[in-house]
Amino acid sequence: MARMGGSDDSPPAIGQIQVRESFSFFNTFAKLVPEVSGSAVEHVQHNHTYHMSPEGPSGLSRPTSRDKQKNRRNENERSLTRDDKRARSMSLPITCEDIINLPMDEFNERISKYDLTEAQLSLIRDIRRRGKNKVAAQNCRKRKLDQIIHLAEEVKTIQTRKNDLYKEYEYLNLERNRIKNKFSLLYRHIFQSLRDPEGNPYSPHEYSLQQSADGSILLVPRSSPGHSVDPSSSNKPRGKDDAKQ
DNA sequence: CTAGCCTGTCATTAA
DNA sequence: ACTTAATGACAGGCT
Repeated sequence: MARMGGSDDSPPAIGQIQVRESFSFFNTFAKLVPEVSGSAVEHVQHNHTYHMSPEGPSGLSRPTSRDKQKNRRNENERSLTRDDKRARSMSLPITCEDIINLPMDEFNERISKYDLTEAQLSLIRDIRRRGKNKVAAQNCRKRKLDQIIHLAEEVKTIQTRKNDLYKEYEYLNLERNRIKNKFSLLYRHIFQSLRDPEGNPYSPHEYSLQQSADGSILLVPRSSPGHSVDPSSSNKPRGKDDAKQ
């Protein structure tokens, strides 16, 4: 949808109410904030409802060198928001701050005290809406930043955890190989020192060493010849008649 | 001059 | 039904 954003001030529903502030009033603004004239033009182009600054035919002291003077919103004028100006131009009897911050009941109470025109009521409603939304937007953005920061920390934490786990994995891997190697040496040592009744060594192709439940070591004949000699490969114990050392 | 950030505003939606 | 908070989307101003 072609929505007018930014400086667009046209309230949605209520009919377009073009309000023109007095020239002198505008002039005051123009002196304090030369740029106002610029936004005035812009407002006109965008068909603003509360357009407040008549782009004075005179071109309103459009700063020749806007560069330096363009420090709009500085000085005392800085504190005046566009709605403050609109409120002035429409001679609203209530300050923008009150319009925005008073609780509904008090707000209605205040409003009912005056005989306001439809245009004024419309502006008041919009000022309240904009004022509250402005704060909401600020909170929303702050919240969003906080969430981003929080997520970034979470990413960092998880990354650290990942690194730690990897280090642990590497350590455990080394440890496993070390123990595996140690076991292999021990296995060979034991196996080589075994002798059958005739005093001959056992063939590692035909026998393997296994540990029983009670911790004792058994010499077990391999099921099929040509089977792996790897000590780590599991072999089911076959006979009880084997040498036991 | 362009890019990116900031802020205000509007439209919507949900509470 | 009305008000308001939250949020996406835009646009203008600034750096």
